[in-house]
Amino acid sequence: MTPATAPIRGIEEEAGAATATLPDGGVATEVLGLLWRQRVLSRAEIARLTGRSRSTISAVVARLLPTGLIAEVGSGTSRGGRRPIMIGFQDGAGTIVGVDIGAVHISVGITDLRGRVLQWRRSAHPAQKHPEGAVGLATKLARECLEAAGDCQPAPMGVGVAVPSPVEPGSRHRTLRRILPAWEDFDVAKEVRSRFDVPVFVDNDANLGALAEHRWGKAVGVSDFAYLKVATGVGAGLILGGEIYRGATGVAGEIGHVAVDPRGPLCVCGNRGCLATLVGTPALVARARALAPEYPGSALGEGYLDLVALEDAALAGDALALRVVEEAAGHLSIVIAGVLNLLNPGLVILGGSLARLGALLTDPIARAVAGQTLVASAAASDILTSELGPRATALGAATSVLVRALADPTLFPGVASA
Amino acid sequence: MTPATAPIRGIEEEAGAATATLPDGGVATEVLGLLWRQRVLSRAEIARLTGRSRSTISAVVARLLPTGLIAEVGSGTSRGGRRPIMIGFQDGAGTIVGVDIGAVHISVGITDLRGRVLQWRRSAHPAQKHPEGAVGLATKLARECLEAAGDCQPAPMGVGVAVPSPVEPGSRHRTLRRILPAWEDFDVAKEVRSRFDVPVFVDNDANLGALAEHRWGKAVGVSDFAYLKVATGVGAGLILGGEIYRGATGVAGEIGHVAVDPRGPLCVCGNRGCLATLVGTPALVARARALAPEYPGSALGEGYLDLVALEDAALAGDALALRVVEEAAGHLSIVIAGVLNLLNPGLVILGGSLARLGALLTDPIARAVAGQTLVASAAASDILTSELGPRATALGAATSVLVRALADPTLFPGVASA
DNA sequence: GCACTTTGTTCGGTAGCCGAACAAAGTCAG
DNA sequence: CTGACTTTGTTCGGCTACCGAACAAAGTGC
Repeated sequence: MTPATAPIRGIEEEAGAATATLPDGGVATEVLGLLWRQRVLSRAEIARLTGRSRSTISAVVARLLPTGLIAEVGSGTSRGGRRPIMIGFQDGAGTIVGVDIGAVHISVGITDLRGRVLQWRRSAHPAQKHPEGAVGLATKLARECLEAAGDCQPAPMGVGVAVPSPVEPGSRHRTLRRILPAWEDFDVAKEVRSRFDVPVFVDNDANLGALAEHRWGKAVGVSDFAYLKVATGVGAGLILGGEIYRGATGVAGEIGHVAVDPRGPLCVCGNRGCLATLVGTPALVARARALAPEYPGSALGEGYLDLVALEDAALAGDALALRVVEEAAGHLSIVIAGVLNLLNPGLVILGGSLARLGALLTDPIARAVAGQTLVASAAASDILTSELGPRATALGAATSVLVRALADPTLFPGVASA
Repeated sequence: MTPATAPIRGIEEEAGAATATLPDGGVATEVLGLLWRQRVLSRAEIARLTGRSRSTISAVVARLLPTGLIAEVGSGTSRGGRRPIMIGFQDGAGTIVGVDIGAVHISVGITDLRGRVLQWRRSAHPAQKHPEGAVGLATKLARECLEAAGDCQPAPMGVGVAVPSPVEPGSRHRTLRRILPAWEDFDVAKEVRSRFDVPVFVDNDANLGALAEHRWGKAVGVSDFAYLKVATGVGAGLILGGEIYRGATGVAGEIGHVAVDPRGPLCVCGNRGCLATLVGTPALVARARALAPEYPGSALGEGYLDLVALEDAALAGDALALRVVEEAAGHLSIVIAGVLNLLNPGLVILGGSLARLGALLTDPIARAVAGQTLVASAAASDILTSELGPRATALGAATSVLVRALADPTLFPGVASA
């Protein structure tokens, strides 16, 4: 997203905590995941769906029940015999903190295990320059959220953090050069971990936006798709084969500096006509200002002009705003066409600010893309805008903790590690 | 590769054959894979490398020995105690047939389990128009190979087929529209299966070229890379996370119709300036012809001009040939820059005809790409030419069978399925 | 009211894997 | 050359996960 040139390293702060395995080999994880997806099932149904015997499932459920993650929730309807005892996943059995450290703001949310946002705080902050302050502010917002959520909620089981920069897997050192010098050698995960005594996971914001779409948005059930986030920077999160794809060094999806227009403006990265310099939020606002003289009738001509005003104007049919949006759609379509041709995703989702525009944005993109792609790859892909709104990234950060916890339930407090 | 608009479906012809599992759960597969990679190991070494106990490994090895895939091959050097009995993977325990159905030729090779090409036949054939003839010719060539290999070689355990078209996983129907109408509703896998009574796997040629590089070429040990094949068409094979990536509908990597030059020539796909129309073999030859008048001193001006002549001339320093190559490099660099920015692969390999040119091709590409990518993604990626030569695709086809057999050893004849 | 279903539990039995013990075969210091 | 120590490979008892059969509980439907 932000024009960093080297990835932050260290996706997961916590490793090797769970030496002992869960009660049952992988079956417990399988059952827990199945229950999470289906919400309520009887033991017999679980046995049928997993292909295991009822005796095995009974044993697994018996060992999972005391964790509080699942519970017996009454009896279901008979299928011609004894009524089943329904087992339900307990969405409220845990909470998660999701933090979104953006270029110009910080958002924090508390979610339950179903991705419901229980509390939410957002605050402006120039994170690019002040990393310590960013973590401090995030901590303050999180404490506010936790307090507001009250004692009826369980303590958070983990913290997910989204940062506007690549994150290199497998190492906890971070390196940011050139653009975000203040963040160099600043270990986000470690700092956050020192403030909350729970596992912390750090990842790129576009990756986490994609994850949020995958679990809660329009990409539910879609195992291969691309999420484009347009904000101060531009980045893509790729879900390939149901997993976040990071590339060889964690820089996959960093499309903000794809050269779209060789005669475009000079970018901080040194090249010309980068996507970020054409459709990033500052670029859109600047473009509207520059074109204003040509549109004397536009409401955007006078007064304070920011992205929200631009979006509002576009939605109201303002010609200047629509022109800016259409130009942006043209630039985006070049990159999206490349994504379709190369990756053949099942879906492309546009997130970030412009997502509010819906078809106003996607229609011109779809038209332009159709002329640049094979029928087969274009036909397989819808191009849609996100409906998760500004909370998408923080929600995705929380979701990254949930996903890991469901894959390794020993992360849950109360799940015996012996 | 070839300008198809819908994928062939049906990657694997054979499914569900092995209902019963191998002797030991997954350990046997793990041991077999490890032995294949390391070639020779003692039981104790296997135990250390897999983290299992020596007793378990002894049992697994005992059950694997009668298959002939592994054998005791003498004793190794002592590490201060009893000398270990070395177990070696038997490369000659099986053979595989690899078929490459190209747009203008058909190649067939027989390999052992180490990817050594034991026999090799190649024949010109306009496969685009005559699918039945193609399979018939491939069968004839394969029979020649098998006969030449002689009785000392075991019967083939499977056939891999490369086709110049997308292949859709999970379905055995195939659909090709517009460009290759003759291939529509022609089930390659079934046809081949009816001639050889062994499992048949069909896949896209670029995917299989990438697989060959991954196992035998410059991408050994690289889990994320892109392979670009330039031939009659242009296509990419992607290995992501160590696996062939096919996208949502099997069309991933079909970059032949990325619009590179909006003012370029009209393509059969309906768009302008597609990569295939600019750097495909026919395009290169045509471009050399068109430019010949500007280069009166060039040897390419007179006589028969084909790609081999063009390559030879470039290698000899001919100005016309170099001009054509540099133009092609420029076009390719646009697509490669996009791949680097989007996927952050650890490596990009150029295969197909132009690969012979080596640095003559990659140097200008690397220079052009450097100006279009983030430092971080470009720095992580080498751009190299393939050294596997014209046999790469057929070798990859055979390799696809090997990979599946190593993952599921019941595919090997002689491995008990009970 | 009775035959038949479905559910969930209990109870051997099996298979995979491990650790301990052991014999075989070696190294190395003196 | 000898004795102490290592390493290897096998054997054997035991643990754990899982399954299938049997069974009681709790239904449905004619």
